[in-house]
This record gives sequence, structure tokens and C-alpha cells, in this order.
Amino acid sequence: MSDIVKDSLPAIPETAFGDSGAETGTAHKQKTRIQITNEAKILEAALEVFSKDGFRGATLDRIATAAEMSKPNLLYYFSSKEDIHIALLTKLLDLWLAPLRNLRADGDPREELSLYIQHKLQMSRQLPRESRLFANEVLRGAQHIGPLLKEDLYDLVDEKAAIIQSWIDAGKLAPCDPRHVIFAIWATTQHY
Amino acid sequence: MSDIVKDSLPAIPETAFGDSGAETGTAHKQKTRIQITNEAKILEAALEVFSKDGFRGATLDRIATAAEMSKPNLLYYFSSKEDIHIALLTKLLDLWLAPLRNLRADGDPREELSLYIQHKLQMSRQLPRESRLFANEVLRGAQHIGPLLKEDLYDLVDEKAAIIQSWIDAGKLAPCDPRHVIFAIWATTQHY
DNA sequence: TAACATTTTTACCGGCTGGTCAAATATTCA
DNA sequence: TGAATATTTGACCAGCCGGTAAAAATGTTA
Repeated sequence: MSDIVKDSLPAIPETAFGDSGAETGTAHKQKTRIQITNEAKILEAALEVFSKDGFRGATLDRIATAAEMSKPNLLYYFSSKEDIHIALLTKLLDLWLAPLRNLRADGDPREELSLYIQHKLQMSRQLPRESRLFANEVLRGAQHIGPLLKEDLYDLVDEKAAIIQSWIDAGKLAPCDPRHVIFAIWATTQHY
Repeated sequence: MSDIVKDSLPAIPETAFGDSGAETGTAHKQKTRIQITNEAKILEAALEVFSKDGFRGATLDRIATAAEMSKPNLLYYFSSKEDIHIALLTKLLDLWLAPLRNLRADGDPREELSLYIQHKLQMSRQLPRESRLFANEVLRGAQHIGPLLKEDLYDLVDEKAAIIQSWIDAGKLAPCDPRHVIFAIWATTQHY
């Protein structure tokens, strides 16, 4: 299959999500090497399973098998199925929001929106499981990341919708609902 | 939420899918009134549940409850969970393909593609459950309608890709992979 | 109404589900 | 080393899963 968009944009950094070290605020115990590697294995397995079958369709058994681990052992690291799901979404949220974050008020609307779309498309091609994971979650009404989103997403959408509105007001862009623009582009995220 | 597209296109006919009467070929027994109404109730309930939770995530119990029916009673009309799912997809396949079918070779490329997109968007807004149902199915690799699709979809995509290619050859459209155009627009189907 | 076919319910099954518990094992470190 | 801690395992549970069997209830028709 040929590409509709060039693949050499900013290039999504695989290591964009760290966080396995010092926690802020509450003094957590230092994580063991085993803990770190096993939690990573579990989240990788969970990404595979959740992105394919959705939250309800996924099972702990399959996640455990994919992580090469017994189910009780898996539950030693995460206390419930929902716990894993939330941990996974939390870990990937910033990555998922990155394209929108990059939208700049200064700059040509057409160019900025085009960049945003390319960034989104690039992500859905390079990280299809992550894209499907969020597609599934949003599809089902964002039941699990609702609280998370409140902190980040709403402000972000507000902020970027304001930018789009400013372009409209300046006559640089045809009048339309700024939020609807963002949502419409979001819908394009998943290519399958 | 305001509309980005005018809602008064061809208007999707609710009764576009009949089929509850005479079967072609194999001589089926005439369906009872009760059969007709109950099968309709089940498919309506199944649409609700499958579109929300996907195939694996959906359960017969929930479908039965939604159809106000006991589970064994439900299984009197459809012999398995997969049976219901396939029946539902089959029933809605033509509806789902309709927008693409309408793409005409004669006519302005910009206008035709724009119409196609509007038709798709209209469908995802007016029939969100149906859209999500197919989105889910395609997302998981079209495991259940694979056979069905072979009959219809591949030919259809071939045919319409050829139309787009002819526009490119005639210099009416910027060069690109015609199939990719179709897939990109498909991705826009689900708005959530 | 009686014979018949259709529909619905009740009771059930084996396997899977998310999850617990306590015991066994491996690791760390004084 | 050995004690303390961290990890892993196996056995288990109540409830849900898709699905079955057969009897009971209902509808149809002569």
C-alpha cells in the first residue's frame, strides 16, 4: 500500500513516555528492576489485547498469557482489570494528545491544520494499537479516562478551539464550529 | 452541537432493508407474525449491544434483556451469538455500502467526492449505532463479514477505484492511490 | 373443542470470568 | 550465611458465559 502522506515528520519518539522513576508528591517505594520490567511487559500485553477486543472483550487470562505470566502474578502488579486499563491509558495520554498540542496560533491556518492531520495520520499508521485503544475508549463514551480527561483534554480543546476561532475571526478560515473541526479530524485518526 | 454539513441530502430511507418476506431459491416456511416481530426486536437489541461493546464484549444475556426476552427464547430464533451478529451485519450491509454505490463516473470529481463524504457523515450522524457496528467489525479485521464482503465489497471498491483513477488519468484530480482515498474517507465514517 | 404446531419458561451444564488466599520460591542485603 | 523481603505459584471461589433439553404454555386451525 502506498502512502498518502510523507512519513518523515517530527518522528514520534518511542521513549516519549518515561515516568518509571521518581513519583511526585506521595513518597512511593523505589521500584525494583523486576517490578519495572514486569509492569512494562504487562502494559505491552494489555495494549495488544485491549486494542483488539476493547475493555469488556479483553480478559485477564489473555493478557496474562501474552505477558507470559500467571494471572495471580499479574494481579500482584495491578490490582484489577480496570487498574491495568487506566494505567495504560494514562501512560499513553500525552502521546495521544501530542498532535493537538502542536497546533500553533501563529502560522498559516491551512498549514497548521494540515500538519495536525498529517501528525494524526502518521500516528495511526506508526502506532495503530495505541490509536485503536483510544478509539475504543472514546467509542464507548470515555468511561475510564473521563476523570483523566477532565484535567487535560477539556482545557486543551478549549485552547485550540480558541485558536481556530481566532483564524475565523481574522478571516483566514471559512466560518465553522471550531470544536467540530477538531472532532472531525479526530475521527480520521483510525485508519484500518 | 452545530452541523458541519447540511442534513437534507437524499435522506436515508429507514425501510431500505426489507427481506422479511419471500426468500429466493430455497423454499423457506412462511414466517409467523410473532417470528417477524421477535426477530426484529432481537436485531434491534443486538444492534444496541454489539455497537456498544463489540462482538466479544457483548453478551447474550444483555441482548436478551434489551429485547425483553429470556435467553433460551432468544436462542429459539437465532441459533448462536455469531448467528445474530452475522444476521445483523448482513441486514445492514447494503445500507452501509450505499454511499459508495452512489459515486458516479460522470460528474465533477470534487463534487462527487464531496457528496460521498457528506453522505457518509450524514450516515454516521443519523445512524451512529450502525456506523459503530461496522467500525467495530472492520477494526477487528472483518472476521465475521469477511465471506459476505467478498461477494460485494471487493468488486465495489475495484469499480469505484477505477472511477477515481479515470479522473486522475483525465487530469481532473491530483494523482494519488484511489484505494487510499476511499479508505481515508471510510475512516471519517465514525464521529463520536 | 380437540389436535396440532409454535412459542416460552424452568432447570441445568461445563467452561470461563475477575479475583483471593496462603503457601512456596526467589532475591536482597546485613 | 541467614533473616527479611519480594515474587511466583497452585488451588480455589462465586458468578457469568454461551448453549441445551424438555416440559409447560400459548396460539392456530379444523
